[in-house]
Amino acid sequence: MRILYVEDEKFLAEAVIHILKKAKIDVDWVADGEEGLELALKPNYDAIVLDIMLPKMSGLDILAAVRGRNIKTPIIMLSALSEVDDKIKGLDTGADDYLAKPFKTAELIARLHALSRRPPLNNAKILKYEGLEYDSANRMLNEAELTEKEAGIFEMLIKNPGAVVAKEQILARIWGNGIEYEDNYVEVYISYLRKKIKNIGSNVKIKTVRGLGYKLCLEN
Amino acid sequence: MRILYVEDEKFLAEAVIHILKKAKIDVDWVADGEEGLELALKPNYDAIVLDIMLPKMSGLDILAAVRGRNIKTPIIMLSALSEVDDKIKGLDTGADDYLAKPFKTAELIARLHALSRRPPLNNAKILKYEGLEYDSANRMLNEAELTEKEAGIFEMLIKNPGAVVAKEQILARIWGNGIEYEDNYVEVYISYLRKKIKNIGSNVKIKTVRGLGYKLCLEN
DNA sequence: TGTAAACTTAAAAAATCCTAAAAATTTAGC
DNA sequence: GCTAAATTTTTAGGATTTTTTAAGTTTACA
Repeated sequence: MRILYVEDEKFLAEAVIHILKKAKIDVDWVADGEEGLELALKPNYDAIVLDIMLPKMSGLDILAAVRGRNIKTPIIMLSALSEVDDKIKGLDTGADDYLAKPFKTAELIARLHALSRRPPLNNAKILKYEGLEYDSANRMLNEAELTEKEAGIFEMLIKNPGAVVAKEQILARIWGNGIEYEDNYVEVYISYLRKKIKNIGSNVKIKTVRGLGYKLCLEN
Repeated sequence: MRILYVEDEKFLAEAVIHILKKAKIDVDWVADGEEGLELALKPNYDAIVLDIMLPKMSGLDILAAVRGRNIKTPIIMLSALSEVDDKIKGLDTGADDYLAKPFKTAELIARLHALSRRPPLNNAKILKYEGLEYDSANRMLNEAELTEKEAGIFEMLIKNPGAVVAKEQILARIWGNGIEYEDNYVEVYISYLRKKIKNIGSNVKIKTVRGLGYKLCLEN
């Protein structure tokens, strides 16, 4: 699970991130509202945690902007205990949950898990495309086992069958924002995936769209 | 036996937990409804004891949510003597038993035992998988005797034959929430189980899915 | 045809897992 | 209660798998 965390209190943020990491939750952290909005608009996260008081742009504004664009990523709002009105405002504007500061990290983790489990409720779903069957719970693609990274990338592809998934998006989603990453990471894993798909004997191909990304399609 | 106890009266909760512990019943205690629901949805308990009056979310709501998801863990409702209507509502919604406050802890223990002996959780059942026969009542796997921890883990595996059981789930279920535990506990016991399965001469294997967990499958 | 982008691969590094064995704790029998 | 046995927890080093790095090769397209 990967989340975006917009929080300007550095000390708090670092502590929270440390604990979330232990709970196997990857966190991209930014400290101001504008940057937060920019990242929030990308479809790279399983959930977004927004502090309300932020420099440049408030958490409520981000929330409104995100929901305004019809993006449905689950959002949890954070705010100081007293800001009760904000809570109501936030839930009105489409926040999925609300946590008063100071909060227990365990509670945040619990709610993140709750949110991420909500829509599918069971990740035992099997995604299919032209004879390929991907079981995400077992990370099995037909008879082939996928590693964590392979699985993450393949899931992005098969969830948008036939559509191009941008290389940038894969990088952001699987490796996260902020640090310096190489396009080559993705290329390496696409190469691994192609090998495995070939071994299965499928006639599905991962097609490269130069300068953009990749998509699943049939051989021809 | 491990139960979940959702109760907001701290003093009462501590007293009850103390006595249940003596009766060899492990208790995970949470004080509010939302957290209670979160834990109740996990398949980690032999029974759930729900107070009705709770912060954030009532015991009845939890009950409804749990039953709504077709989870059949036995549930005992607790409530003040006067709330007779609640009793009816609770049993309607699928509670297995009802206890009026104040109750005698001995009575709670008796009812927990009664519930845990019931057909659905009747542990006289023998679970089978590809030549392996696991008798949970006697903790016997074919001719091998399993220790308590070994048995707990093996039961999780054989109840989901062929599907991955997350290491985290195993930790939560066998070692409980909250306490500090190590991934290595699970690894050690998986190692013990593998040895015993091998000694039986079975062709069943415990396969590890790196970064996720373990599953039963056939050798190949 | 020249060049940038993409591909492939090997091997180094890191993460994860396994196992034996010692230490601590619990249980059972006397 | 005391001792012995069984079980669980710790520890630690080694094995395996996955990820990252890096470099040489191929491909697509102006």
